[in-house]
Amino acid sequence: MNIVETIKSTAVKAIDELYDLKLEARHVQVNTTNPEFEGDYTLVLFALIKHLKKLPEVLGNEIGNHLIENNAELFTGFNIIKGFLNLTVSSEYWTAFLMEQYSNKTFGCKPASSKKVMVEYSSPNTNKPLHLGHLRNNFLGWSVAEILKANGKQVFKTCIVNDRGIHICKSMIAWQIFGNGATPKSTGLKGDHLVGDYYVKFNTEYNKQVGELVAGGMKKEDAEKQAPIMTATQDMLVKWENADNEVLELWNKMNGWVYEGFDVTYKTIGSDFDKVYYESKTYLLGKDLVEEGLQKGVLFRKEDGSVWIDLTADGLDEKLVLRKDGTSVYITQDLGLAQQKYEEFGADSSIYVIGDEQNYHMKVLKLIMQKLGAPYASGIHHLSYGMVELTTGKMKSREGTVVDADELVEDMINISRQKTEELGKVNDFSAEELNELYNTIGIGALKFFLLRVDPKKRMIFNPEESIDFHGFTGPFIQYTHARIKSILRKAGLATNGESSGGALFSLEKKFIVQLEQFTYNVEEAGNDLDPSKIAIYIFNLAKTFNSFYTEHSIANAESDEKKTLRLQLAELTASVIETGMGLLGIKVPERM
RNA sequence: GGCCCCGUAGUUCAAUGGAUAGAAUAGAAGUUUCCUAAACUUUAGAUACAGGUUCGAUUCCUGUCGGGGCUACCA
Repeated sequence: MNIVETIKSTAVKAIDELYDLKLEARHVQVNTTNPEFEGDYTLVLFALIKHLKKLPEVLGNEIGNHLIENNAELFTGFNIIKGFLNLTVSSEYWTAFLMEQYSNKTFGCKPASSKKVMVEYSSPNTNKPLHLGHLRNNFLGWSVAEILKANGKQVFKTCIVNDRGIHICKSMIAWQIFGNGATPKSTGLKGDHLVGDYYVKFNTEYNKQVGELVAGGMKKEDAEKQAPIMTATQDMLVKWENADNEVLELWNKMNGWVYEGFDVTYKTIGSDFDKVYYESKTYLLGKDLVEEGLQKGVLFRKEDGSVWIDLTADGLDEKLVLRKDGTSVYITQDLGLAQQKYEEFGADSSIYVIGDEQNYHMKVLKLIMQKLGAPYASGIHHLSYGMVELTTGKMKSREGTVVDADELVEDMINISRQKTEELGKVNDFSAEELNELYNTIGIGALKFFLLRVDPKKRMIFNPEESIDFHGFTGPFIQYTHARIKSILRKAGLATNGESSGGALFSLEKKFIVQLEQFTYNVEEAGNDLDPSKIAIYIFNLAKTFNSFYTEHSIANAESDEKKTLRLQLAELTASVIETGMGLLGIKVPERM
C-alpha cells in the first residue's frame, strides 16, 4: 500500500474511533503539503469541520493526536493551519520504503490483469507522407499503449490505413499525367514523398483548371465539378470500385511505394502495430449492422431509400448511415470495423487516437453503437487530441504547408549531433554508438516536446524556438540519467547496507517522497490517457536530482550510511527515469 | 444559424474546488582546483472582462469580448 492510501485508511480509522463516523477512504482528501509549511501530506478538514461542527483547531488536534498515538511508527508530528492538518511522516517510513524498492526495476508498474484494451492510432492516408500532426498521433498512441500496459492492461495496437478513395486517386491521376514513369528508384525519392508530391501536383493543376473555367465564364461550383482532372479522378474511382485491372495495378504500385516509405519512418520513430487494417478491405463492412438497426427500429429509411438515425433527442442532428443507392458512407464502415475488431480481439475497451476535429463523428459512432445495443459500445473511447499548429497557421497537405515528419526527425538528429560534437564528452564512442546516441537524443527531444502537453489541447509549434535541449526537454532528462549512471559506475551500485544513520536532510526527504509518487503518476496517466502527466513528473524528478547533486555529494557522503542512502536514491531515480521515459517511447543513454 | 472546445508571465506549457497561481524559455545577476555546467543558484514578470454559487473559484454557472473546430448522400 502506498503512503497516500495508508494515510487515508488510518485517518478513516481515527475518525471512526473518535466520532463514531464511518467514512470511505475516497471521501478523505489528502494532498501533498504545500512546501512553505511543515509536513509531508495534508489532511483537508473542511468537509469534516462542517459535518462535525467543530473548530478547525480542535478537530485538527484531536485527529492529529489520535493519529500519532496510534501510529507512532508512521507519523512523527503535525500542525494545523486553517482547515489543513499537515502531517509529518517518519524518516523510518521513508528509508524503509527506499530500502525495499531501490533495486526494483519495475517500480511504479502494476502486475498484469486480464483487462484487454485496444488502441487504434496512426491511421495514415496513402496519398502523402507523414507530417507533424501524425507524429503527435503516433507518439500519443504508442505512449498511451505503454502506459496502459504499466497499469496492468493487455494492449493491442492497431492501425487503419486509408488506402482507397477519391484522395488516393488524385495522386494516381497526377502521376499518370505528369509522372513520366517516375519511381522512387528513378528519382531517389522516398516512396511516400514521391506520391505526396503528385498529390500536391493534383491540387495545383486542379486549381489552375478551375481558374481557367471560371475565367471562361463558368460558375465556380460548376467549374469545381467539371474540371477535367477532377472528372478523370472520379472515373478512376469508379474503375477502382469495379476492380479494373489497370487501375488496381497502378494503385498497388503506388501504395507499395508509400508503404516502403512509411516502414522507414515508423521504424525511426518507433511505431508498431499488432494488427493493421486496410480500408480497401473494410469499406464495405457495416451494412449488416445497418440492417440490424432497421429491424430494431433504431434506424429508419427515408422515401428515397437512404437510411438515417435520428439523434435529435441526444442534442445532435439526423445522421445518414447508408446512401440511397445502398453504398456505405464513412460512418458505416466505422461501425463495421468496430464490430470486426470486437469479434477478433474481444477488448473490454477500445481507444481511438484521433484528432478533435472528429469529436462529432466519434460521438455519433458511440451513440449508434449504444442504441444498437453493442456490448462494446460503452468501451469506445475517443482519445481526442488537439491539432498541432504552426505560428503561421494551420498545416495543409494540399498546399504543401506542412512540417514533414522525416525532415523534422532528420533536423532533430542533426542538431543533437552538432551539440554533442561541441561538448565533446563522448569522443571515444564508435561511429555506431555515436549514431545511436544522436538518434536517442534527437528523437527523444521531439517525442518529449509533443508529449509534454495535455493531449486534448491544441499546441503551437515554432520550428525556430520550440525545440530546445535545455530546461523542460527530453535531453535535459536524458542528461540527468547519464549523470546518475556515471556516478553509479564510479561509486559502485547501492547495497542493502544500513542507510538510516541520522536524520534525513530536507532535500533527501523531498527526494524520497517524490520517488514514491511515481506510482500515482503512472496510475493517473493511465486513467486520464495522458502521457504529459508522466513527462511533467519525470522532469520534476530530474530537477530534484540535479539540485540534490549540487548540494550533496553522493560518492563522498558524510558517512557510510549516507552514502548507502544516496546510492539507493540515485539507483531508484535512474530506474524511474528509465521506466518513465520508456512509457513515453524515449530511450535514455548511459553517457552523453 | 445550431452544437462543441479554448482565452493563465513577452513566449510555450502546469495547477482532482484548497493554502501566497507553478515550470520552462527569453531578460537581469551569479556558480566550475570537487561525483558530466545539456547543470545549479538568485531576480523580475500572468488567471480576457463582468456578475453569481461557497468557508474557499484559474477550475463550477450566466453574460460580454476574442480565437478555433464541427455542422457533406467526401473520407
